[in-house]
Amino acid sequence: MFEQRIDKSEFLRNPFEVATEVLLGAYLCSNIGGEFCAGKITELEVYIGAEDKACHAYLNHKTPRNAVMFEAGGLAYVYFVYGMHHQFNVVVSPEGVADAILIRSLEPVAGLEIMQKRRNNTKISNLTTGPGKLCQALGITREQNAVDLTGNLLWISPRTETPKIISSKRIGIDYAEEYKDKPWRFVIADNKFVSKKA
DNA sequence: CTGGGGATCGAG
DNA sequence: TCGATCCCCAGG
Repeated sequence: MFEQRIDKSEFLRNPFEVATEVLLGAYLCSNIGGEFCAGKITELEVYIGAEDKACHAYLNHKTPRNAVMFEAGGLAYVYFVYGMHHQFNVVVSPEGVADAILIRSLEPVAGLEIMQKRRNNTKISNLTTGPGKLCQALGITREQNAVDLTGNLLWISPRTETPKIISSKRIGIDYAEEYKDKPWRFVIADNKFVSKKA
C-alpha cells in the first residue's frame, strides 16, 4: 500500500488545502539506509513565506539554508535546530512561492523495529510523536534536504480515508508576534500520536 | 569574524 | 523548568 506516490501537482495547491486535504492522514515513507519504515501523518503546521513571521522565508528572504523552499512543491526541506534536532518539512506551492509544511507527528505503521533501534526507545507512543523524534526514527538528516518526495528514498503515499481535523495555534514560535497565534497547526481528531506540549 | 538565538527533547 | 549543543545568519 506504500507503493503509490502523491502526485506532484497536489503539492502546488493552496498550502492549507495541501495540509488538510492531502498530507494529513497520508503516509510518510522512508527507505533511508535501505531500511523501510513508514508512519501516518497525524500533526503538521503550515508556514507561509511571504507574510509569516514564524517562517524561515519571511518576506521571501532567501538564504542558503531555506533556498529549497523557493522551489516548486514536492521536495523535502530539512534543517537542523537546537544543536541536536532535525526538522522535516514538505515544500509546497509553485516555484518562487516559499511555503512549507512542518511534519510534527506520525503514527508508526511499518518498520517499527528500525524506528526503535534508531530512537533507542521501545515505547511505540514515543517513537515519532514530535518533529525531532520522527526525523530520528525515519533516519532523516540534512542529507535529505531537497530530496524529491515522489522518489524512492523518502516519499509520501496517499491517505486511504478522510480524517476528522482540528486546528490550533502553532508550537514553539512565541517570537512571531501577530503570527504566533494563527491557527495553522492541524491534527487528526482523536488520534493519540501527537507531540507533547500540544 | 563574532555572538545570539533557535519550527526540540528529555531529565529532574 | 532547564540544559544540551551547534548551525545559521545578521551585523560590524
